[in-house]
Amino acid sequence: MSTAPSTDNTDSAVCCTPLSGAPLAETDAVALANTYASLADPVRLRLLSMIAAAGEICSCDLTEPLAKSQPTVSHHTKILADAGLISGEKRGRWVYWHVEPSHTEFVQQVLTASTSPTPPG
Amino acid sequence: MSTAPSTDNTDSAVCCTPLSGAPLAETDAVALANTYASLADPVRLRLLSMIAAAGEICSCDLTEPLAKSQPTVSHHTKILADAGLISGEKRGRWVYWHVEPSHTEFVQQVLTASTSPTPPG
DNA sequence: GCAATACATCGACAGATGTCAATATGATTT
DNA sequence: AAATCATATTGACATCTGTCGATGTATTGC
Repeated sequence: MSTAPSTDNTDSAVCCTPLSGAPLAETDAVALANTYASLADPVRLRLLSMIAAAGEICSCDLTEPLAKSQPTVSHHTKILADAGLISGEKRGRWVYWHVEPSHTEFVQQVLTASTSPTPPG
Repeated sequence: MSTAPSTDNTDSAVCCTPLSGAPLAETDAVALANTYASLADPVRLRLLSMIAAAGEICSCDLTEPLAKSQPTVSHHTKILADAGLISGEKRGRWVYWHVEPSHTEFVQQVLTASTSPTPPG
């Protein structure tokens, strides 16, 4: 701890209840971090946006616009799928990807999030 | 490319305009990825939640609950600050952190995002 | 069955990342 | 000024991550 003058403590009346009560448990933090880690790569974000924009898209149509090798694209789709954000459906020899329905709203928020109006510095 | 049967193409009438029109430009993707990278660590998420919950908190009150060394905490606060999510105010020898006002809503969404209703598998 | 195609997995490698001990910087107190 | 304290920075280290070539696994078409 220290002798730092605490802004307030939990003894007297609570005037301003903080926006989020609990400080995020260890386990939840790990799970959340994993989700955000899946979004922490430019290629995956573009990949995700292409899937979201197309509604459904084949892996074979991803490699060229992303300018990445087939194994690399496969690697990224797997990470997004493991995070539960997308899902792949195999038809014939092709795999078609779509945004996981339960996460469409989340994905939209992710892709449309404005990038830092307060630039570092 | 390939001979994969395309779901649809951009020639005739567009029936279902995709939710997000453009497939995220390279530059934007890099910027966004950087933001999400700052959230891709359990320690930083817990740190951020503590700041959000307290409204304002001193670095000295972060090391113990996070069970990390002082340099490590400093490292993480810097990353969040560089991402524009938090801001530090130095008072005396202490630094007090708060969520950047322009990002409070974003941070709330980040911290309250439900972790994957569709588990990997 | 055999060749061709689409995707996944493996192995390897460079670069990024999280962590801490040691040290530097800056502010307060005596 | 000297000692003390809070924080930032540096250097080192192990681990994780993105990438691709090579190879494996299904599926289609001949």
